[in-house]
Amino acid sequence: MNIAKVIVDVQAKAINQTFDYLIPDKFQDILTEGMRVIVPFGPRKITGFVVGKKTTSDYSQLKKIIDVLDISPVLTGELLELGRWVADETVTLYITAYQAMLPQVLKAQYKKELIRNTAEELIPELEHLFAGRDVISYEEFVHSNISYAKLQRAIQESFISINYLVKSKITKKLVTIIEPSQETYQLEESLIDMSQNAKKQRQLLSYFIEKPEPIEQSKLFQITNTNRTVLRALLDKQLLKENKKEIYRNPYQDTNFERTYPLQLTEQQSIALNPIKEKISHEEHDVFLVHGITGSGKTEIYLQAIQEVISKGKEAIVLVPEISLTPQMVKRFKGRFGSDVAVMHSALSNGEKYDEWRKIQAKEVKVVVGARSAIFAPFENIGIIIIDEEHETTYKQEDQPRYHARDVAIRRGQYHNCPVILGSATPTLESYARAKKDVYQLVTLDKRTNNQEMPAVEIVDMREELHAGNRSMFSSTLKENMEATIGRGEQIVLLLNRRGYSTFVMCRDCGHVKECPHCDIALTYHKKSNQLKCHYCSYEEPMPIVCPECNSDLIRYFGTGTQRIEESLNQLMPHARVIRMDVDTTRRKGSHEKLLHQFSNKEADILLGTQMIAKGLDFANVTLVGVLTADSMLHLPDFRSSEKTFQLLTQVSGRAGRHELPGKVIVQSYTPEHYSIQLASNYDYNQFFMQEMQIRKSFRYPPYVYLSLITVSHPNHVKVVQITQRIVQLLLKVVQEDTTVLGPTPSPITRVKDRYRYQCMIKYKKEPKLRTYIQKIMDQFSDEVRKENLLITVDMQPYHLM
DNA sequence: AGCACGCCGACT
DNA sequence: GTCGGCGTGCTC
Repeated sequence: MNIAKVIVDVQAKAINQTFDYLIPDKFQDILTEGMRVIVPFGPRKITGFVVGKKTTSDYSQLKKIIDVLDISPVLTGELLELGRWVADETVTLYITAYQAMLPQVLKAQYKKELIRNTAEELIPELEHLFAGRDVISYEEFVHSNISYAKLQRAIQESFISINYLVKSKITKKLVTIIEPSQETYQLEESLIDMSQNAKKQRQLLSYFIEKPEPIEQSKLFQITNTNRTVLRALLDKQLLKENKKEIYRNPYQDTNFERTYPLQLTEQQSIALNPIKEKISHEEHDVFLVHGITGSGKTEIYLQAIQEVISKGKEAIVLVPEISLTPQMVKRFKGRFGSDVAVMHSALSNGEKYDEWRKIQAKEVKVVVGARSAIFAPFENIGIIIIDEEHETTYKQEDQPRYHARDVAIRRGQYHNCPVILGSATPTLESYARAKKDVYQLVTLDKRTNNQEMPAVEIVDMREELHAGNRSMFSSTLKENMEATIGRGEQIVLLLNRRGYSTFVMCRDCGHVKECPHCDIALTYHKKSNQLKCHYCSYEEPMPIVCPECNSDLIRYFGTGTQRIEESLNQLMPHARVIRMDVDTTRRKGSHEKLLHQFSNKEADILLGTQMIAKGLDFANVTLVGVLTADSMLHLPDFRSSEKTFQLLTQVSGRAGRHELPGKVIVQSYTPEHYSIQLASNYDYNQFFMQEMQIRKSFRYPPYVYLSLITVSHPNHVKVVQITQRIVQLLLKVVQEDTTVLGPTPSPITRVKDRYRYQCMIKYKKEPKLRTYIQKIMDQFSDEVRKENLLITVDMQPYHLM
């Protein structure tokens, strides 16, 4: 077994295969599958994953592995197989899938440097560039304006050579540890000899005479009230010594998690938990859909199921939509399982993510709570996988590999013979339909643990408000209720569903709307910088003073950003204290938690925000929830828009009256008769499910059919249409009779970054070989992809039809 | 993808 | 000659 099969770090179709390398004797014993290696590849050095070993190769001239990067494999056997499956399933390259499964910092960076090999005189330009040095970075050469031909000549004459480097992004956090380097009696002797003037030094030394143990430098300074200069002196005298010790970064350092204990379950909760426990004890795979209204105690079921798994010595993966959004969730898990929990979310720095991942790899934790990519946690003995808020779209990765965490979870569940739990108050139609067909086990929780009723929902018809002359964003009903709530000293959550809306700029005289010159989309106004920005290509220009079309000075910005709502709220209710939560105010690390903390401390009356406030928040004092524009995403070109509206309204309603105080929800809408708004206000999921399924059936949309989307993009409009047309034609030749192939259709945003985008949509019931067909078609266009900057992307299960 | 090599036309 | 600009083919 002295030959390794390696998947190499090159993102190209032609390289999407294993390459064989000789394993040098010195690595023979240590190199195992799943480790990263450095290998020569053409003239360069790159990294790769060892995916297998063998004794013979068809290839005659094998090169040797240069170096091994890991002490233990970063990918287990299961994960190697899983990555292959993900890549095949999503039509992506193997290397892309493997890299998506690991923390960012494990991806290498590549650099080049120029090495001078001779003392002989080089040509003057190069002599000047090296300026006496033997090694310079390649970058320096690029910036020097020296022609490549001159460098090439010097290389050919071997005066200069290029060194290809592989750089690791890994940084490990180190702390300095101080300890005595002599016996205590020797320290005492030194203390006697020490000058009486050296007060601080004596103090420091005395500390170690009393406590001759290693201590962190920062703590030492705190305790002894000394500093680095004082310490330096003792280090120089070799009385003390310092060491660097590697530690894990701890994102929750300042937080103390109060220990929590299992709660007494309600009857419904027990009925839900029992079959899950049974699967755990029999080590059987199954998928449970826990359909539980907000406040029905789903989390406690998760916690107790995990407890069961841990007591069997197994591990648990818990996925949550975006964990930084729910610090309360982290609190519950850390409170119950303490240091057995690793937390993985997007707000962590790359270094912090790496450290959490290493805790999992080293089996120092039993539970991982994290966002989508935590589904790839390198556990080897998984006992349960839980996906909370199963309906959330963040579980679908929107760049390659375009996988859905739910699919990966079920795959891993099958491998580990363990249950997978999908939990939601508003399951996706896909999951609920499967549960109804007994593919999943349906568990329903329709009572809240505190037996409180769900808050009453009142729908306000904004068209009538408009007729009555109220042109503001706040109906009179909402305003009255807000006044009353604040009067009672209770709090309000206001949701502005901004998607579909933004602050665009329009001329009131001629109706001209400022659009991005590179994309088919209106520019967005940013008040802070007084700039217009494109959200797709980050193009920017100053806000015009007059309309560029008609020179009118009546050019204004429109739309309803949270900033504008906040302003009008301040006018409308000057006494109310408002906290605004959106991308702008939560960009900084920790600001999210800070704002929520302020709100729960009752430092504000109103929490105003976008979607991000709809999830998981639990404030005892919130009794009123207002939805400013319930229908803003109802009219998007997306077959899931009704489902998303229903989900959002249900989620946000659950924020009110979670504790003793009764809650109320006011939903403002311009289309109040729409079934998703009506049924959400009655909390009637089943009726919504039936009605929406009818619509999906008649329009042939999921879950009645599967959907796949091929998007073609190129700077030339005609070419895009032509290529898409050809793809449609090629597909039609091979697919089943009851499969529909639609296109070429322009993408909802047809031009982005000066590229036109057209798509081909495939609707099918059964196409076992569809991935192969698509792969073959892509191969046919590979020449044009390479040479003409053509882009073809495939999404096997698209969520957004962009 | 990223690199080398080779051909070609343009320019001192 | 010398230089820079593509097109082509290869990577264990």
